[in-house]
Amino acid sequence: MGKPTTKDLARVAGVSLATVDRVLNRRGGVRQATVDRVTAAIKSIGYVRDISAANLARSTEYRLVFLLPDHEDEFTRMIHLAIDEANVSMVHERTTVSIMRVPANDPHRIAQEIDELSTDQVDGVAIMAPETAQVRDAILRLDACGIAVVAFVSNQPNAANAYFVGINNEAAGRTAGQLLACFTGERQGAVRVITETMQSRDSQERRLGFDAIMAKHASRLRVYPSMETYADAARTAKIVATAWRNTPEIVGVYLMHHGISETMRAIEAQGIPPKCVIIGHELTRHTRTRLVDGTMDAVITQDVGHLVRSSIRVLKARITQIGTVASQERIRIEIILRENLPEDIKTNGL
Amino acid sequence: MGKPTTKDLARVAGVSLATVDRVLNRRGGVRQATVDRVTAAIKSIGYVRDISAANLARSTEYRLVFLLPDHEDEFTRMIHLAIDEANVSMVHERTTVSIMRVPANDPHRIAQEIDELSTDQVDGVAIMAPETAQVRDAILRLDACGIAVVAFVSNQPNAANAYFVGINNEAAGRTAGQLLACFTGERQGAVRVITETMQSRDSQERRLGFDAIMAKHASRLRVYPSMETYADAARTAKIVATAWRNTPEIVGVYLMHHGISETMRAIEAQGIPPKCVIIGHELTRHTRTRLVDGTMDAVITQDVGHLVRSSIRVLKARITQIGTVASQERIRIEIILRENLPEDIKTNGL
DNA sequence: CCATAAATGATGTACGTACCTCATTTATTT
DNA sequence: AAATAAATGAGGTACGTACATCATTTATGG
Repeated sequence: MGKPTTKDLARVAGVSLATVDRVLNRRGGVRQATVDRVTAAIKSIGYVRDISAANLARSTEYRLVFLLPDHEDEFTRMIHLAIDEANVSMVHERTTVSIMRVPANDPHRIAQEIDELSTDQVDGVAIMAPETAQVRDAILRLDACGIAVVAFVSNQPNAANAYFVGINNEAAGRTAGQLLACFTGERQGAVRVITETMQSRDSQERRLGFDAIMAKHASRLRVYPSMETYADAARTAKIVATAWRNTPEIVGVYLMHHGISETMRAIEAQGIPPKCVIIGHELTRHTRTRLVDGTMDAVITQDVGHLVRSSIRVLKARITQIGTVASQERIRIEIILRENLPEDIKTNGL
Repeated sequence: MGKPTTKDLARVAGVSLATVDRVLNRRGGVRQATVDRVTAAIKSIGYVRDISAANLARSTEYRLVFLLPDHEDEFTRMIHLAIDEANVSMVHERTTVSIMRVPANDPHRIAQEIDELSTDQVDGVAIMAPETAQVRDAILRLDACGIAVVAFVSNQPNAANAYFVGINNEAAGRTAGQLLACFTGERQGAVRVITETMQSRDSQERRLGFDAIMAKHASRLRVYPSMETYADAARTAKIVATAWRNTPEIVGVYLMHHGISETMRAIEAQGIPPKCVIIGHELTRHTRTRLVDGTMDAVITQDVGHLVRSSIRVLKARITQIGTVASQERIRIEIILRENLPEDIKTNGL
């Protein structure tokens, strides 16, 4: 015989189906003693609610929203694609995912958009935004509405209700450091670090990890402060030009931000120093090309599909108040070199 | 309104529910013209069968079996654990997974075990076994019984009915090569390659990829032929001792097999040459320890949980004759260095 | 055009759960 | 002990699909 059902539960607990239902769905109006008998029976026969059947009966709809920056870089585009793909494969699971784009560097607008989410439109939100006071407060407010939240890609450590789906960015920075230390061999010289903005949590954490390793394993290298592009092409060109002019013997470059094609163009315009090791983040068609042609030496990345699917699973789990498989939800830091580039190009839009 | 149901389908196609059912479940006795009308309607309204509801109605049980070698190494143990974990989280999905252990190096016994699987006990099998004629034929025979098969971890390229779940081992070998080439810097010397047996497909492929890269990027290194341990401690100690005695300046070691703790012990007994770079496969508690203490420099691994879950998804998809999300099923080659070691230890038994 | 076969419709039950209503039993208060 | 409140039971409908039975319509061959 198969898994125990509510019927078995009722029989074993010596109560009616109605009471089992009252207990299971916390409808109240049941004596504590009876509740205990039912919960005891649940344990004794190992009853687990059949979620598919429950969803069917309830005709539940999980309405999830991803809040993404309105950047047009490859990484964000890949996330967009991954969400669309997930949407297709989720048809069976009564889940619809929609996407909202918000100005990346306007915390006020982001907070405003978050505030407009209401329970009768949405059950869960994945938020990818820099950590600012306004955003944090808006996220905290969601808890009151009963809307589930995850912090997506970039952590929100001060919003306790937001589970973080993404890589450990400090470890990612350490990894970049270790690779740079190895790949530069015994050489001496300068290391340049570039990012979009140090406002964002991930850049801060990556820098932290990177510095720790450089100090420990590559004291022979002079590591410069972070340069910020503000995602502006003209500014990028200018700061790179200045830096390249004033820095003798650059042997390594660490690009901490995603959407690095503009930055790489600026660097290439200045000329890549011989034997200079370049390490960046996120496998996109740009970084892929540069790995293949040897311009870049390593890319540290996270699987976008995994990120999206994991966020969805976590959100649904929080909505139904059910546990998740921790090991399945851990996002791994992936190191991509020329030789382990995944072949499979089309399905994730690279 | 929600997703279209069979009722909508019947209405749009202008037939009864019974006929829709006949078409959907291929019960026959329906004119081609009618079938066409229904399939046209399916396309037009975008009908997709609600699998949960279908499973509920059918009270389907997916009975899956993993055929694992009876080795007692860490990697196999982790697979075992991952399967147990999957079993728990699959309760809701009418899936029971069981495990069969077979002598790793007895193709006859393996084939025999496969032959004894019959349709009324099992619906799908994941097979982790070296590729031999007997095993291949046994796998091909499963097709006749209508039992779904995936080749697990080690490919069975000549059994066309076995979908492969695992990493691209040639690429893994290339990755090992690239890492070894980088990590040894400009040094010259010997590279030793050790495995359990070159009979197994993964070892062959890894060696192929490794050699390609060594020839291309590290011609300064002398790469020796593969040594085989046959998973025998005494033999391992002997061949390592001989090799170490006769090989001057070992600067790199590539361990292609999993379950390397015995091999590492043998190497440590001989003494690890100074600055020798050691690269191996599969992140276990043994390789983890050696990454942390610096004995090993890199581990190339695959996520066991992902392997198991992917196999289960693929098997179920093949049983129900439904498609899979290709990008989700691709197993990535992961590079683990000291600095990107996943912290989360307990959940996967490391 | 009739007999027969083939195709289709109509209808009911089942799966495991949710949710509703109404009747009945049990406990608590006065 | 009666009046009231609280707890429980009994039973139905629904979700979307599978599967079975029997009645009815349509096509096919003689």
